[in-house]
Amino acid sequence: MNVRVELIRIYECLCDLTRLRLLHVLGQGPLCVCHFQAVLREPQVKISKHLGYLRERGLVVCERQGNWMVYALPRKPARELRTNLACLQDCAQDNPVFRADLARLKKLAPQFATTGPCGCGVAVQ
Amino acid sequence: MNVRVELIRIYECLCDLTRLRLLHVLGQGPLCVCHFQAVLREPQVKISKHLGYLRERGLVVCERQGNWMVYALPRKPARELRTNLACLQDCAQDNPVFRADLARLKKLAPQFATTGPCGCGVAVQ
DNA sequence: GATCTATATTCTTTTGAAGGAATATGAATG
DNA sequence: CATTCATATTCCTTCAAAAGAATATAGATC
Repeated sequence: MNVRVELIRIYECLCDLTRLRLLHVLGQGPLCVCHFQAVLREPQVKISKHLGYLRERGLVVCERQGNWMVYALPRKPARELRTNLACLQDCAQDNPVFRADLARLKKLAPQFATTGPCGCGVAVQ
Repeated sequence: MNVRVELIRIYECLCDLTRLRLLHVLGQGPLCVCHFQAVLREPQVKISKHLGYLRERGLVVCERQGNWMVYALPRKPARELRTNLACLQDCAQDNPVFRADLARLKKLAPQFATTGPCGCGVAVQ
């Protein structure tokens, strides 16, 4: 039974709180690394490494925009991923950690419409 | 952000193939360890340890019946667990590994109605 | 009570992941 | 082209999980 089950890769990504928070916030729209730093209040290395981890495994995609790397959920995620992301959004609703992240994101949001705090100008939602 | 998020515990359980298979099979009904051995075709230690892991974290419950330990999903799982178990059942449908497990379970099933292959007499579904 | 059966636990080795400090890269700007 | 800004990578240490071999336990049976 050494078949590599695709699902496992997804769950491995989901079993770390930082990555869970990253994916949850990404449900609101694409974001660059410095925004993640502000929203999660975690050091740059940590954010960057976990985003790299998610990218290697296909849970997020990214695109360079000048100085900024903008991360997003895949446009057409496989069914397994889509289902689990929906499940995550559902489960995160009542949780204070995830709610706090969203609250900080919303605070940043007004500035996003024009130019983000780091200048990357990503329009959120 | 050192708050222990309950969700993480669930995902930690889900990120191992053996445990995923155990939980998936349990979706069909309670089962004892020797049945799991037959269905997953994995050694006793492995099965037993992973069931213990799941039990410690509340993803399964168990009850002794004579010589046999019968494992089951919790009667009233928390919403997060219920959602994720449903998600797992959904995702497992197309997967050959999970389907093979179910096939072996079905083969064993006729005998279950009376007395299981190990004699524990657990009625499956 | 010795034995058998089903299951759990201990011990050991190997592997991988997480975190932080420091450094590197790559694009933009003066 | 030197510098700055945003991000990535490397190096290191720590910790936990997985697997298997061997052994222990707990209930049933003779």
